[in-house]
Amino acid sequence: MTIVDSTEELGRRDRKKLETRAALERAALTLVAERGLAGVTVEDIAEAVDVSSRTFFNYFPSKEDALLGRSPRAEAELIERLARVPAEMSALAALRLVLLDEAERVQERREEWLLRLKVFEQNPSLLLKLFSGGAEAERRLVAAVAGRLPEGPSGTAHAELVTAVALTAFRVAVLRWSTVDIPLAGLVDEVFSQVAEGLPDPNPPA
Amino acid sequence: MTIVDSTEELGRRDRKKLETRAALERAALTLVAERGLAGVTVEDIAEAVDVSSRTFFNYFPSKEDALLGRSPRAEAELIERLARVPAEMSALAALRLVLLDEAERVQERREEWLLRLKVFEQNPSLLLKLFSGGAEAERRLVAAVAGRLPEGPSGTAHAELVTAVALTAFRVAVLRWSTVDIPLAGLVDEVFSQVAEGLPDPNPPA
DNA sequence: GGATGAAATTTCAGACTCTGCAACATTTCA
DNA sequence: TGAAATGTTGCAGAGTCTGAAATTTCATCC
Repeated sequence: MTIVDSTEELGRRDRKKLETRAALERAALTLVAERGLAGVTVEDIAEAVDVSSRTFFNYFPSKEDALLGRSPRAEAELIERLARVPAEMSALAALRLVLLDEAERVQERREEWLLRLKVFEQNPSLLLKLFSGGAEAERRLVAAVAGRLPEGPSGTAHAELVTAVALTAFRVAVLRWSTVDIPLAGLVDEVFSQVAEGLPDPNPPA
Repeated sequence: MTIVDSTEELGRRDRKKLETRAALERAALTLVAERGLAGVTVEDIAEAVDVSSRTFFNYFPSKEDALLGRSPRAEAELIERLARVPAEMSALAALRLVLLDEAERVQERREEWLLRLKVFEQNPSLLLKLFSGGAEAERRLVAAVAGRLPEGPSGTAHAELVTAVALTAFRVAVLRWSTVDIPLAGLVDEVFSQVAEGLPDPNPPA
């Protein structure tokens, strides 16, 4: 019906699963946007999709997780894309490219993401979970970045720092994007430029 | 009895409160270190301190919060210290100073923090909550940083980025510190140097 | 087409988290 | 010393999340 592109090879079974998952996410997001996090129970969400609340928990470990919009694949794809970046590039430059790419994907779902960010704004506890993407995901990304660097402890240490800073910069860009109608890619590019220059203070308009 | 220094002006009532709070934190930390987050109930923690579990919730909104080691004052102090940094310094340099200071405080409580970090390692969900310190705290810090910069949207934007990156760098340093026995201040200084230089890849040992 | 096995869903019971409220105990202070 | 504040407790109750068993749905092979 809509976007999805890799649905074709799946049987009815898996298609329904994806559909249910998506429906739960959508319901969770809209309901929470309307009534607030505390104003919506898992029961409500399940009800809206017409499944049992137990089923909800088969898809998401918690109410919050249904709101995060972190698909199981997203992370793996990020790492794949990183692997395709030429090895000559610095770690920071490589992450910049990959996250610019990511920015475009987010931009394509602008409405959905704005709704999500609005929900986050009202429930800051969620914000934390989102971008750090779970220590897990970040750790795997760090490993991938470390693979691009000379081996040894200093390489790992650098990978940890660069990755963490890059993700943070991305997060800052997304938050800014949610308040102004500028293409996300541009904002991401901008924050990365700042970081690459060592974050100097802006010059006072002379 | 122990450390605290500003306890003297308080009445018995408030002293007891602080004591209870500290005892709850201590109990939570040691119990969770022993049995894992899921293996400890609020009931257990309250029991260990000999108060009702209802009382536990009078002090902390959730089990997790008792583990974070974020005192109500810590944040305010951070901001105060920031205000005392000469205005000529760049935002990044100012944050560097303040966080170096913070590093020493953390170093003083090394044992406590190592225990805490061990708990975090085993329960990554906590990690997220900790350093970002809640969107709330970060927001206030951003405001304080913005106060150092020329007014206007670009100043705010810069403050958001610098603050987020600085906190992230600090976090990375703390995590590294938890795995090696090097003074935290040194590690913090190092990550800030990297950031100030734009995070270049380390040179391969020629 | 219908039987068979695998996987998803549901139902049910139960442990745990967290909140509001009213009674109770203690500290503070006039 | 007695009244006002403030902290603690027990209780009731809503909500989250998990495990296990029963049931339904789907893919497949004959």
